[in-house]
Amino acid sequence: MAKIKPGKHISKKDMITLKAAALFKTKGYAATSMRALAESVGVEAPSLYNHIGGKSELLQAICFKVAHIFNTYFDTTEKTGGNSVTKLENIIRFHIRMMLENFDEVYVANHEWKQLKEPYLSHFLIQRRAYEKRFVALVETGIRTHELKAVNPQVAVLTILSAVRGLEFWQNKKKISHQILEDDMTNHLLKGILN
Amino acid sequence: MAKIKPGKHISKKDMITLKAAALFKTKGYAATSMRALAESVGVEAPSLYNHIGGKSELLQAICFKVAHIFNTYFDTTEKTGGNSVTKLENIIRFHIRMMLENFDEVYVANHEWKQLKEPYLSHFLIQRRAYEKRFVALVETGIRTHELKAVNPQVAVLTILSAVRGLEFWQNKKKISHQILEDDMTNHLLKGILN
DNA sequence: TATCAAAACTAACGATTATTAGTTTTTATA
DNA sequence: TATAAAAACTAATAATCGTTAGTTTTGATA
Repeated sequence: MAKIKPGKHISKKDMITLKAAALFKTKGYAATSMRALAESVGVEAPSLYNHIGGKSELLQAICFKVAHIFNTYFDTTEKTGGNSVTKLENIIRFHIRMMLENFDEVYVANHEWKQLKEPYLSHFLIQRRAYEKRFVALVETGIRTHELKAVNPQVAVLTILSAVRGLEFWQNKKKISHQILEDDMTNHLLKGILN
Repeated sequence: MAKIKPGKHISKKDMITLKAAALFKTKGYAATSMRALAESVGVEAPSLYNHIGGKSELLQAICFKVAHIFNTYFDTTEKTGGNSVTKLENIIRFHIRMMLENFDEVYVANHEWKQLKEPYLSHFLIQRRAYEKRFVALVETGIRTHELKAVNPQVAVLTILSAVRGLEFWQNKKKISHQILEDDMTNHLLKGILN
């Protein structure tokens, strides 16, 4: 049987991880067997172990990669000048685009993190709580400067994060463009708390 | 070992189903073993089969029970008089309360339905799509009567349903009351599309 | 107390799981 | 073309899975 063919700028390990993300999304982590993953890669199951450490390592790689991407974007946004609402809008739009463009991995990070083993599970939860805290702080600043209504900032952040996460259910039957989707949802979520 | 003790108004089957919902929520359906479920019930695994048909039957019961509850509430709301915004608000509030008060079962229905076997998987998806259509129709009516902005109704419904679904991530560290949570989120989601 | 069904138990089934060991094939380099 | 490493393979491991069979215990009724 043929070897795994790495693409131009993607290692075999990364290719396996991408295939794993697609399967984890569709079937769930626990319900995805290494044999099924191997088949989707085009190889026998034991051959995977020439490239990866194990099943759980795949989930870890996916979850922490996604977490890192969101944290990095938040970093750069906070460094820019501009008011809170602009920053908030940028981050909301980034979340929406990530959901639309990196569906598999973001979905897995959002849904299958529970299957992480310790100590990775704890690390992941700490990272996520820290991210939400930054988000809440941004809303609190917006409220203090009277850009935003005096809502409960935690509820607002929960509403926003949940709404964008729900893009996993988007089925584009009516061929609505990504741009309209992004604009409409961003406006809905921002206008709901704008002063 | 002791028998399963049914409570006053709950059969053993229902008790097992409730315990299953709690485990499916925490561990996921595929990662929950019948032995683990049996332990949480206080019984050996084979004893469960005196009361239930099998593991998959438990998931089916949970998913379709939740679907039925939401459909029933939508029915009664539609029968009431009143404008679209009032109906919409009622349904949003009902979703929020269901998430807060029937967490386990609603969570499982939202997340583990993928593990349903055919033909139940298809039935569930048909039901869910039908529910979303009713929701979209309600928003469309609100737009036609100029109660709501001329947003894309599908995007608005996705935003609303996703936001309430995200209450699964709610951790009440700061002891915010359910009422404030319900009010704030409802206002956030309604004001964002109100005319 | 005797009876009988309900519901628990133990033991075991075949299937599937992730993973390891050991071997062969492929591929790149010299 | 010879060599060595990379990566595939086959075979098999122990563990765990949902579930069934057969038996014993429990609990209510007579």
